[in-house]
This record gives sequence, structure tokens and C-alpha cells, in this order.
Amino acid sequence: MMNEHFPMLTMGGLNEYIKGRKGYSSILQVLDVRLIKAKEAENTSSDKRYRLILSDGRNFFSSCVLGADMIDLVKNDILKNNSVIRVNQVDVCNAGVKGDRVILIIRDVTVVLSDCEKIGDPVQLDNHDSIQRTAISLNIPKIQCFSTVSKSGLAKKNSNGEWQADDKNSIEVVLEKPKINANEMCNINVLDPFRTEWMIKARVVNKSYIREYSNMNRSGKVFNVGLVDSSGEIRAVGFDHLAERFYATLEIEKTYYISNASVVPGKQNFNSFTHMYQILLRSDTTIDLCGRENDEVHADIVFNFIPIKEITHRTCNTVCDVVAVISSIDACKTYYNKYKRKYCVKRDLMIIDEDASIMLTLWEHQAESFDNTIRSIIGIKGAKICDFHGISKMMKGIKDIAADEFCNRSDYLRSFMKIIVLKNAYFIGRSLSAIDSTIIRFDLPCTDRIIKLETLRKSIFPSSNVSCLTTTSQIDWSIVTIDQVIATEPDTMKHKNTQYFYIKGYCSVIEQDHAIYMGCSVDKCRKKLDDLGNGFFFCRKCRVRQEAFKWAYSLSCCIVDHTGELNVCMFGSAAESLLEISPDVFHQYKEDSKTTNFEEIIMRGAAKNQIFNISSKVVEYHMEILDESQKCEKRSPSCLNSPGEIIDEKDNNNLEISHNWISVKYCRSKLKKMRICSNFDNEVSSEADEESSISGDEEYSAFETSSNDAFQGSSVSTQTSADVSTVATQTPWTIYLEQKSNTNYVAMDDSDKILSNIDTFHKLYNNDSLDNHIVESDPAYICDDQLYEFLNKTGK
DNA sequence: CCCCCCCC
Repeated sequence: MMNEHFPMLTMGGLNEYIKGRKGYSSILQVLDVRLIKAKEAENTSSDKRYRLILSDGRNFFSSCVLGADMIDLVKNDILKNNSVIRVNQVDVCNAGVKGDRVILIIRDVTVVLSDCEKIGDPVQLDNHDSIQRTAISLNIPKIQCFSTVSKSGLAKKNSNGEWQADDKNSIEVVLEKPKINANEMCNINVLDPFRTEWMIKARVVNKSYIREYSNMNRSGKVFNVGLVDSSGEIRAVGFDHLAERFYATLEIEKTYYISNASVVPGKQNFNSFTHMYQILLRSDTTIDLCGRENDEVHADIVFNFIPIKEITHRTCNTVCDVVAVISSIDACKTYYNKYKRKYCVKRDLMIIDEDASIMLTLWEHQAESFDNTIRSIIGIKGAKICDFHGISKMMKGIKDIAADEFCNRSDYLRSFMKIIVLKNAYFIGRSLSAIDSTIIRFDLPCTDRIIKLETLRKSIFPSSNVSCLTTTSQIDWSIVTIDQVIATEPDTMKHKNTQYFYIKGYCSVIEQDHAIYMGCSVDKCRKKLDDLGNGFFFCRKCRVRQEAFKWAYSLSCCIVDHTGELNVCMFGSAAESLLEISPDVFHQYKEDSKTTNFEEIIMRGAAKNQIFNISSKVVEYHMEILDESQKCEKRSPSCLNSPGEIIDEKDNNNLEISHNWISVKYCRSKLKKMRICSNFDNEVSSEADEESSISGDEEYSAFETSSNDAFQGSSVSTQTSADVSTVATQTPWTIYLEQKSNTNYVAMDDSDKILSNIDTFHKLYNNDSLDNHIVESDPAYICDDQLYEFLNKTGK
């Protein structure tokens, strides 16, 4: 409609000029008028020159200069942005080092329409196409070429140190930094592989570390930086010695002039930046620091945040930007990377927004150097979307409704905190993985989205003292029972695959005799050493003979839940987090017969209710094929940042925390003596040592905690069915209570006074997260309910 | 020329 009132532009007219056609008149639109940097020394109007972006409606061309005679049109505000002009005379000149760039000098124009709107949607005409170049006739002296100004020696420096041409008739272009080269300054967003002579002025927004790689074809080093200007962003990459060189050169937050580099395609799923190409740094690449006086590049990366739930619909292995609240931070974990054949480090974060939460995995240096805290709002640019345990499995039937389901599921979860967390539970069967160019920011500008997240943050963490109750795995709800694990064993044997499970339970047996072994002392290797018998050991993995060794865990444990038991091995960090001491200390305690440290450690380890991460696979061992469930890792909710904090009364009220639950661990910490029934299914299978008493229908046993919270001599075995073999010394506090109406449950403190101050229980949930897996329908945890009930009764 | 595996 509007176009009817616009003058017709000469479509294709620009190309005619570029091809060298003379005596050709056209109607064009001025998209932009920009003053070419003037020389301060000669501040007269005749020295001013204007660069135009001209459009013929179909294309626009940005390398146009308004002839000196025409500049009054601009000065008098007749020729301006969006003006429509008739171009009467044009000179075409070549520029660029190789003379392969074209500049149109608009010698004579008539302004047809001073004020107008932008017509059409023209696309940029490339200024480097060889086909276009062939027809160009050099109809003006070389002296007028941009490149000549700086290359021919005819240019000279003025008193300001700027370059200028000394020929009055030449096009007076002052390159900002001609000492670098004559490449044309351009915006990042116009870079492409066909544009050869360019220079960008860009700020470094991120810088990876130099990563060593090796694959089938080659090995080497690589690093990358992110570059931004006001127009866009691009990833630059350098290899091998160039990686070393430019890693040293480029610093984050600084602005550089960069030229003589290649613009090449790169796989988009490894590129956190939106540019469809990336810059390949070459040996002749010039990178010059932009002095602060010229550093007007304040552009920053642009986030294109998507809600976490949106990740469900994204293609796997693509990158996305997410802003969220950090709800948990796991410790760094070391794992053996089969492909790299070395030990590597990862760290999982859980991040959460209004709808969902998802795991973000950091690798290597980014994992190790991560030092932010939970509750922070994190902005992530360009993290890779990964399937997690196979998306199909997790996606099955849940997708977006999962959040609601969790609301329902969480009815029985007693903690307000838990409800919040589960409502935003991990449900999409995917994770985010940081790649080399992923940017993580915490100082985000205060946008609407950030404000919303801030609200969320406060609702999740109402008190600054409240620590997080979840870890990455705790809110993975696919916890199975041990009988389910056992049921998969034939399948595992048959297909020799590896299966992963989460089990809620505790260790009933910790094998003490072979809990530690002498491991290889080579960094991060823990391979069991062969004793050569001559004071030396040999590591078959590292192939190193050594005198030294490191103690390492190989804990054989029996994990039980209400459905059965499972023998597992725990190595390394899994064992260490279970026992909470290093293998060295373990060895010391074990050797030390004067204290009971060792026994306490074992008991404490067994007493913890936790979520175990189990991998089950077939391994060949002593020529036999066994189904081995190993690599068991502790997956208990723990908070790295503010463990064990206790919220005060005020915050407690704000939490509206449900008062109807209590954890065993709390009891353990508060009660010196308790009497509880330790039977289940009306069949006493409990055992007790001489300090406990269980007698027939009395069905209770007593045990004590020591003053330091480790309970000594409390060897009540509380397993409920006969097929669970238990070891008395590892009795956990998870007790199955009999539900008999006439049974008296009594809890007493050490003076045999019945514990009654129910209010004190409200404080427990936070510093006590280890044991708070209370699921009503799960008999393994019924003890807590029962305890609560009885305490509640006795308390009131 | 990396490139994504690893981890769950």
C-alpha cells in the first residue's frame, strides 16, 4: 500500500555501477549517511566527507562516498537517511590491498525526496565478488584509491598521528589505524568466507583454555575466544603454536583490531556464538590491542534465553542459552575417560527456573575453577543439549506434564522445600553440557526475566541461611528398589550392557578387611599395584615401577532397602563420601586399636540413608563372567556451600514448613537414649548385641548415642526380613517400626525424660538433609513417620 | 585441523 506513494527505485542499479557502467542514471535511496572521520587539523567544511549506504530497493551497497561537491546537501540536511536521490554521475574506484574492492564515488546527485521511509528490504551487495570485479574499469587515478593512500607512501601523518592523503583530489580517507593494514574495517556480522580484506574491531568476551586433543588423524592444541562488536559475535579459534601465541595475546574484556584471518565454517553444535562462521587465526593474523582512547566497543554478548522446559523440544546436540537459579553444586568428580585415556574432571550443577530444572555439566578447568554459590542467578550462553540416559526413557509420557505430576507426587513429601524442588524437578531427560566456548555469567543486567528469576530465587530460598536440599541426582525420581535391580540381572548378563540405577537405602554391611588397597601413586591413577616383593610395586596401567603407593578404597558393601539386598563395590570418591574420611585416615584408624574411631566410621557410614547410584555390568574376573554391580557412588543430598546451617525461628515460619515429619538423624543427634520398636511385619527379626534388649513381645530395643553423635555400642540390627543378612555392628538408624495400636513408643533423653519439645524439631530439616528421604509409601522410611507420630503425641 | 567422547 505504502509503496504506491514511494518513488520507484532503480532495482539492480547499484550492480550496474559496480560492474563499471558509466553514464548511467538511477534512482537510489540513502540508507545511511556517515561522516568519514575528519582531520582535526583542517576543520573546514571542504574536508568533510560522507560515506553513504545506497539502496536500489533490491540491494544495498555500503562502500559509497559522496563527492566533495555534494556535501552541502548533507550539511543542509537535504540529503539524509532515507532520502531518495537520482544519481547522475558515479566514479568507480578500486580499493583494498589487491585492488579487488569497489568504491563508488557519487559525483553528482539530485535529491528527489528528502524525507522518506525505507523502501523495501534490500540485501547487502558483496563487495568482493570476482565476477563483479572483472568488468571494473579503473577510471580514476590510483591515488584516489583507499589502498593507495596508505600503501603508496603518498600518505603522511598529520600532527595528530593520523594518516591523511596529501593529494587534494584524492579521496580523503583516514584509516583509524593504517599501520595495521589497509583492510576495510567492517562489522563482525558481515564477515563471511568470501570477504578477504577485512579488519574488525572486537572485544574478547570469553577465552577458553588451551586444550590438547588427539584423534585418529592428528593431535595438537586448540583454544578459542569469543569476539563481539556492536553488530554481532563470532568465535575465533587457534591451533597449536597459534593457540599458544594468541592465547597469550588476547585478554578477556579487551578490544583488538583483528585482520588477516580466515573466516571458515564450523560445526554449529560446538559453537556457542550465533555467527554462522568462525574466525580461524593464521600465522599472519594481525591482532593489535585497541588503545583505551579508541576503545568504544562496549558491545557485549547477547543472550537468547529460553525457558528450561523449552529444551525438551530442541534438537539434541544443539546449543542454547539459559538463565536460571543454581539450586545445587556437586563437587568435582574425577573419572577415567576411556577415549582420552586419562583422568578428567567434571562438575554437575543443578539449575532451576519457573518450570523445570536441569543439570548443567562443566568439564575440566571450567569445573575446577567454578566458585560460585547456590542461589546465584546464572546466565549460560551456548551450552550443548545432551540426552540423558536416553531421552525416550525419561520422556515417556511425562514431558511437560511432569511438573504437575510432581506436585501430586509431592503430596506425601513433608518438606516445603522438597515440594518446591520437586515441583521444578528434573524431568526432561536431558542435560546441558558446557563446551569450550560456553559462556557463564553471573553479573547479568537487570532485565524483566532476571527480576522474575529473582522472585523465584527468593521463593525457593526464602532464607539466605537455607541450604539446598537437592543435588543433581536426588531429584531424579527414577529410584528403583533392589528387587527391581536384581530382576534386571539376567538381561544384563545376556546383553552385557551396563545399567544404571538409583537405590534408596543404606549399607548394612561394610566389609572392613579389604576396604583399602595399595594403589598406584601416579597422579589420578588408583590402579591396584602388583607387589614385586622387592620393595617395589608395579602399576600395569601406567606401566610404572614405584616404591610409593597411595591407599585407595575398594569397599565391599551390602546395600539394603525394604525389598532386598545388593552387594556392591565402592571405589574412590563413592567410598570416601560414604565413610567421610580419606583412605589414608581410614588406614590410620584401622591400625589404631586405642580408639574406637574405626568402628565409629564404619557405623556412621552404614547408618546413613542415602541414594546410591549403581552401575551394573558384566565384568570378566578370574576367567569367570560375573554380574557385578560396582562403581557405587554416594548420591546423597549434600550441599557444598552452606552445609548444616540452621535456619532461625523467623525463617522457619516463612517456610510454612510442615511439622509432621522428623528424621532419624535428628533423633540421633538429639536423643541420648531411645526406645523404639524394631520389628516389622510383626515378626521380630531384629538382633541386638548385649547392650540392646529385644525380648519377645516387648519388641523394642534400646540403644544410645554417644555424646559426640556417633552412637557406640548400638548394635541393634533392624532389618525386617530374614533374607537380609545383617551385621550387628553396622546397624543403621533406619528402624522399621511395628504398627501396633497398643505398642508404646517412647523416646527419652539421657535422663530418661520423655522428649517433648516438639518445636525444636522444626529446625532440623535443614542441617539434616542426609536422612530426609521420607516417602510414606516406602516402608524403608516409615520409621520417620512413626517416630514423628509418636513424638508428636508425646510432645503434646 | 577441535568437534564431545567422558559423567549420569
